[in-house]
Amino acid sequence: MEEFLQVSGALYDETRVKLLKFLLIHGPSCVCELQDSFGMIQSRLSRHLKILKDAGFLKSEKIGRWTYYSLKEEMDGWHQCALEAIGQLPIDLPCMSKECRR
Amino acid sequence: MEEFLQVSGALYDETRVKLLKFLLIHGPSCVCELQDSFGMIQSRLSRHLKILKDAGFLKSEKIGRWTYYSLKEEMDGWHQCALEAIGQLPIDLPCMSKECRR
DNA sequence: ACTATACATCAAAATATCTTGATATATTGA
DNA sequence: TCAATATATCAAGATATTTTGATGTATAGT
Repeated sequence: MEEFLQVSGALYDETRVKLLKFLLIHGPSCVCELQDSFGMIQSRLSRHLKILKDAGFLKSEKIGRWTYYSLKEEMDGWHQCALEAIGQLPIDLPCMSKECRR
Repeated sequence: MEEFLQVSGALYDETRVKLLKFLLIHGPSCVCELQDSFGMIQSRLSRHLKILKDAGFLKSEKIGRWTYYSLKEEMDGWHQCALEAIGQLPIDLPCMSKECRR
């Protein structure tokens, strides 16, 4: 039950749904890319990414200074179903903003 | 998007998840049955049922003094998927409490 | 070693949601 | 018609969540 509620809670926020859709379309992205694309302050973004990760939707990989977030590849039916529903939502997403300079 | 969030929000509450599972198992029930079974005060229960109905999970039918709530029969994939996940949750439900006297 | 960048986390204020108790409406039976 | 039951809804207080700004840590380049 606890996990079910954690997943539902993660999905109950427009920002997080948009983040999932963005990652669904654009693939792995680092935090600063998302920050620029969504025009969101860093602490806010970081918090939402954590919630999505803790709920089992995302994984993260740290490469140098950057942390890349992406959709987990193995997910149970409930998670997959949610992503499918999100994939079909007609949302205006920000476009991918800039390359991370290195 | 708005509808997606409404559904997610409806699922983000332990009481409501339990109500859905109860109705999944026991079928149509009137508010006072649910009230007794869950030991919940009426206004609280009524509010949660409304949220589940507005989110597209339940329908209600008024028969005399009683209002019977039950799962809607036609639901889209996302709703169905949610119900399936809820069906598999290992929750302790209250048992059906009493017959409504008429 | 120093500075700038990328990111995480915390505390406080802003906002939303839930619970409770009170009140209102409709129906049924006396 | 009157009283009791079933249910809905509203307002206020109690809780939870989100946003923001500040601070901390790690990495990379100079």
